[in-house]
Formats: sequence, structure tokens, C-alpha cells
Amino acid sequence: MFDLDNSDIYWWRPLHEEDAQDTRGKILTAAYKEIHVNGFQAASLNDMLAHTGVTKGALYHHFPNKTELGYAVVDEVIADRIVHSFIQPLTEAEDPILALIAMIEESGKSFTLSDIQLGCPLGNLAQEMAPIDEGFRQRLNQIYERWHGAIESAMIKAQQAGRIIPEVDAKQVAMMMVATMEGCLGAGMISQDLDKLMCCGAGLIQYLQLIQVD
Amino acid sequence: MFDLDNSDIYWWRPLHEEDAQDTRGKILTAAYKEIHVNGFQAASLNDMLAHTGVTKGALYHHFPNKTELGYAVVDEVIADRIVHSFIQPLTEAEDPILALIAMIEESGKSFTLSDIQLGCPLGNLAQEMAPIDEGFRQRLNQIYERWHGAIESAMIKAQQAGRIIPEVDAKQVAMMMVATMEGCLGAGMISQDLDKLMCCGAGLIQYLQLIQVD
DNA sequence: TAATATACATACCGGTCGGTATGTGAGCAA
DNA sequence: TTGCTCACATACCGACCGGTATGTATATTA
Repeated sequence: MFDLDNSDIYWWRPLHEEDAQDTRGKILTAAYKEIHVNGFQAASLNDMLAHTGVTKGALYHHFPNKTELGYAVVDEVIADRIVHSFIQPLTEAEDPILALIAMIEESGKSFTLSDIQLGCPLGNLAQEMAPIDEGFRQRLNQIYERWHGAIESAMIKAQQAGRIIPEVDAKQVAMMMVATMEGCLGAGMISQDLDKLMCCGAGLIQYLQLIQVD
Repeated sequence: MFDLDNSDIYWWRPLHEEDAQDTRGKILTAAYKEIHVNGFQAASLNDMLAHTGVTKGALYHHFPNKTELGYAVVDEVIADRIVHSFIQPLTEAEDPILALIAMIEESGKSFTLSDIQLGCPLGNLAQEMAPIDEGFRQRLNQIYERWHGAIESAMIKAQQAGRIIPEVDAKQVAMMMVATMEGCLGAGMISQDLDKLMCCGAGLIQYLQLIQVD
């Protein structure tokens, strides 16, 4: 409907690779942006080609069709961003609970309005494509399962260390954490209000403190 | 990509009005279904006309364009369904906490796979349209604010009655509840697994029990 | 050097989209 | 009966879509 092009401030986190990429890489990042703004179905190949200067011949040399390009964006761009932003910081942390809280607080502070305007690239694509394309569904579900797994492991570790009350179930907490984080981003997106996003995040942090052993 | 037509089992809850509607009503429910399956942008006017037997002339007699039709679907169909399913049961309940728990448990039990395959009509549309159309964003945001308000009031009521610990903030809890419920539905949709949905819901119920005064 | 494969570039196609122009019959008011 | 409005019905339009056929410059191999 309207244009959000030609600027980097609209992307969740900077895609540092921007320049000095090969053609395939250029297409992938351009496709990622287009999809994040318009969704997959409404993403126009012509538009992304126009933005990058890459031609249609080049695109169809590297990808057989639009769907496979979408799959590649999920596998190579989105998965990578989720892992680096949310999974790795968790698996590497000594105290995963503190890491989770820090992650949420950090997001609340560093997100700008333009960051949350477009929502989560993973969540958006899941909502749009999971019901109508099994290939997308499986690929996106894989990412979610890695995410759930990482939090579940962290919770089990915290429970064994006596940092979390034994009454809660690690799997339930993990699934609920991801669901709530996605939901919070959605709340921020629809309200276009950073305060609401942080209010939502504060609720989640308090939940984490409730299940902690003091 | 594929077809989910000619059956009612795919819609979240039956749209009881089905038959004996006027032309405008027929268009609205058909549009609601098309949008719920394909999203707004990918929803085809020609398709919904074909499914109902209504002609394009009739459609453009009642609605000036596709966007206004979408707005009407939000205002008249989606808002109504959210209010009746989630807001009214809450405001009418004596003990809102028990009502919330019952609502989640009830959903877990009554949802079928086909119900969750398409996700939440409100959440889907919000994710898709909020970033690219201000008219949609405002209308959808209004629904969310009513929802948030209802839960917040319920929480304040419960807190005054001493049913909930005083440490939690009613607004935070309200926003987090909605976010988590939407997120849970999303988890169910992407996994196409009712167990995961219920696992997620169980986490939310346990949270409600944690903030309760025993 | 000749042959072949790679990595694009350009031009074009059929199909679908939202939207519109025009026609038509029923109901009603004068 | 006449004239007007409402509630559609039909036919069609230009724009844009994903995809393809064909051409070409460069690098690689025989």
C-alpha cells in the first residue's frame, strides 16, 4: 500500500552484510526485506529487482521460482537471525534466567518505533504461510522447535541449579515464553507504542521473577 | 496455494448466520472467510463472489472498494466475534480468574486441528495489515484495547477482592495475557499440533495460579 | 583454439487482479 | 402511465504478476 524502501532503519537489526555481496546474497537480503514489509504473497519480485539492480534473469538463474526463493530466505536469513539474536545468547549464558531477563530488557531499550512497526519476520511469515504452504510451515516450525528447545534446556538447567521453583514444567515455560515474546512484539506492532511493548515485556519479566527461587 | 473451501469445519467457530442473510451480509461473511484463509492482500474478490453467487456489481454497490470491504469485516465481523468469545464471558463472570482459566481450558478442549490451522483472524490481520495500512491498524488496535481493558478491569476487580497478589500490575498482566493467548494460537498453528497448543495454554494457566492468592 | 558451461541481461507472455462503464428489472411516487 | 431510484448483472479494462525464451559476455575445459 505504501512504501518503506530505501532505508535501513526499518529492519529489525542491521543486515551487516549489505555491500560486497555476491548476486545470490543480494537477492536473498532484498527478498528478506520485501517479504518482511509486504509478506511473502504480496512481495513483488519486480520490486526487489528494481531496488537491487539485479535482473530477473539473474534471479531465475539462482532460484527456480518464487517459492524456493522464499524457502531460502527462511533457511538462510531468518533462521540465522533468530539463532544469533535469541538462541545463542541463551545457550552461552551461565545463568539463563538472568540472560532471558536481560534479553527482554535489552530489546525494550534498543527497539525503535520503526523496528517494531513491521513485527517479527519469523512470526509474520508463520502466520501468513503456515496455513497455505507446507514447505514454509515445516521450515518455520523447525526454527521454533530449536528456539523452544534452547529455552527448555535453559529451564532444566536452572531448575537443576535450584534457581527455579520445581513446580513449573520446563517445556510449558519454554513454549509460553516464545509465545509471549512473539505476542508482545505483535502488541507493540499493532499499537505502534513502545510503552505498550515494554509494559508487555515487564509482565513477562515479572513472571520470570515469580518462578525464580529467591 | 491450495483450497480450503466449501466446508464450515475450517472456521474457528461456526458463523451461525450462514443462510437467510441479505446480500451485504453474504458478502461480509464470504469476505471474512476468504481473508481468514488467504489474508487480506491475497484474498480474491472474484473467488469470494464465485463462492457466494453474488456478482461484482452487487459488491461494488455495497462497498466502494476492497479496502473498505476489509474495514467492514473488521468492524462488523471480527470485532463481534472477539467480543462474544473473549470479552463478554469475562465481564459477566463473578470470578474473572476462574473465568479466564475456564476459557483457556475450554479452548484447549474444543479446538480441533482445522480450527487452529488458520490461526486467529484478529492476530493474522493485525500482523499483515498494521504495518502497511493505517486504517486497518487503528480498527484492529481498537479491538485489542477493548480486550486489554476488559482483562485489566477483571484483574483490578480480582485484586480488590484479594484473589490476586498485590505485587502484579493489572495492566501488565492484561497485556501479557492477550499477547500470550495470541502467541499460543500461533504456536498451535505453526506446529499443527493440538498438544503443543495445550502445553502452551497449560503454562498460561499455571501463571494465573501463581499470581492467585491461595 | 574450439567447445562448453556459467552467469547473467532483455524482451515478452498468459493470467489474474481490482475496478469501472453500462445495462436491466423491480418497486414506488406522482 | 411516466419517471426516478435502488439493487443488482454483465462485460470489459489497464496494470501488474510470476515465469520463460532467447541472447550474450566471460570463464573453464578438452
